[in-house]
Amino acid sequence: MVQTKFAGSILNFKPEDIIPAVSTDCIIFGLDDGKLKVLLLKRNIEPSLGLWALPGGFVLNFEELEMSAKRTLHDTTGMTNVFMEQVQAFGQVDRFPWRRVITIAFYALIKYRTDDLRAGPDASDIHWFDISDLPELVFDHKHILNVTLQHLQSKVRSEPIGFELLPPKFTLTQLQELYEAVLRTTFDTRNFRKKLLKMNLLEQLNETQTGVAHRAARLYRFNPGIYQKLKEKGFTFEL
Amino acid sequence: MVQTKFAGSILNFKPEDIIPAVSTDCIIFGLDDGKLKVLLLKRNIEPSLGLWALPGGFVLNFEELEMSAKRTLHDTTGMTNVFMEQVQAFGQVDRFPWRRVITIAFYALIKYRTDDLRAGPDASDIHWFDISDLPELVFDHKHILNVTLQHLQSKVRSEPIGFELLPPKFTLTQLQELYEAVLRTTFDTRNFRKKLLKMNLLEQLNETQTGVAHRAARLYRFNPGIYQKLKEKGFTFEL
DNA sequence: CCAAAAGTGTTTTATATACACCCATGG
DNA sequence: CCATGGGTGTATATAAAACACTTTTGG
Repeated sequence: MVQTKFAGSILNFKPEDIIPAVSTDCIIFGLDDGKLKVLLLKRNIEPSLGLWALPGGFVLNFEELEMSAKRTLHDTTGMTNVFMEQVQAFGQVDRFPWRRVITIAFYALIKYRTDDLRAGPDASDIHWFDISDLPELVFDHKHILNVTLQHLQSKVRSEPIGFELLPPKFTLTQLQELYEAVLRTTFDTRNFRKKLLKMNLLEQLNETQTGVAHRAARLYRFNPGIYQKLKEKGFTFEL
Repeated sequence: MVQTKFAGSILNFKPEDIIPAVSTDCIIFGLDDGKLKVLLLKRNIEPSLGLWALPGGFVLNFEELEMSAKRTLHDTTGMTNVFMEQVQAFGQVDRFPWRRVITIAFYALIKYRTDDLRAGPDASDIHWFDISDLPELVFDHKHILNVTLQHLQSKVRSEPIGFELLPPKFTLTQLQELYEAVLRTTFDTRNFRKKLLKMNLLEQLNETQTGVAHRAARLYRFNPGIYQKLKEKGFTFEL
């Protein structure tokens, strides 16, 4: 694979660099105050200038798909070090107005943050939207988001990926709020804690929360190594 | 959408008809004698002439992705009326030797049959292979097959799609064998029957098997309408 | 009458659910 | 000392697992 540089606006690419008709789009989920959010850009380019859209862009020749998603995310939002997973391709003939473009959706669960966000040259604004209070989206991006949300919900129940949304050290309440936000439900606190602790995936730390005006909660850490070992022995995460 | 005619060999398409670099591949699963099989073609064209491959071909302009999968399946195998679902895209830069080709995998579960199979002009042979006894496959098709198999296994546990593999009227033993083959496990007969019947998805018919040299089994039918209704009420199929 | 698969219930064990109060801390 | 969220256990209900024999049919 040829290393792709982060190149900014799509206007900087020569036509021969771009695989015609194939793009990647990024669905970036974050959790803020118990609410599931998704990162959107206000388009600064035609078509549909001024409307909100998922971050994304064309795939370059010699660029792996996942790398393309990472690069376009960086080019449009400034975000780095986001590990994304493919959802599926979306290829409706008329999904893009000017010509046929097949897009491949990638999603990520990340810690909610606004500090390293800066809209790239193709966007005039960038914003985390509550998943249940979305603006109008361009093209088929609403559809892509819905499919991805379902994908996320099914994934989050069968694999311990939810931890990606939390800081390395987190409280059980944070964890519960995460699952409640993503799955749009509520859990009984005692039962939730029992279930998760019985899995033995969480390391209890000798540390507690600081800076809270009430009893400080104990911190836990997710241990991917333990998960790997358990998985090899036939364990499956199920929420 | 423009209706696409079934056109046979890819050599019949003009270059401007074909979306460069995007293809669909079909993973067709069938069940024969309690064994999960997959349909493969022996390539009659370069590259990799003579090797086994998944049915597939290039996506045409103005052709929906799913339609492309259906059409290429028909062109290469003669099969019609196969409903396929997307797995994901595969786009490794070097997956295809001559140029970059991104492929989108679709899979189907169908009744095992050999009668309407006839290799198209791009294949010299067509064959159902046992999933645990596969030949060498071209390109990344082995990888695509593995990913799809996992996809199938996870899908089949959470949605009643397994019934696609059976004739409309089937016995509970056939159903159990199906799940055992797909999930590569065994179930206790009494528990399996109890579980499935309790879901109320199966209509018991007043008919039995014929032509067997032992007690004839009762026939059942899957009722998708009932499933829809139950699903709306919050029921989820879980095996 | 025999071979071959169909069909059937109960007990035990494990998991899921429901539910309410005291604890620790910072302000 | 009080407001705020942290943390805990038990009883009940439901679901999963284990297990073996009788029935029906065609040949």
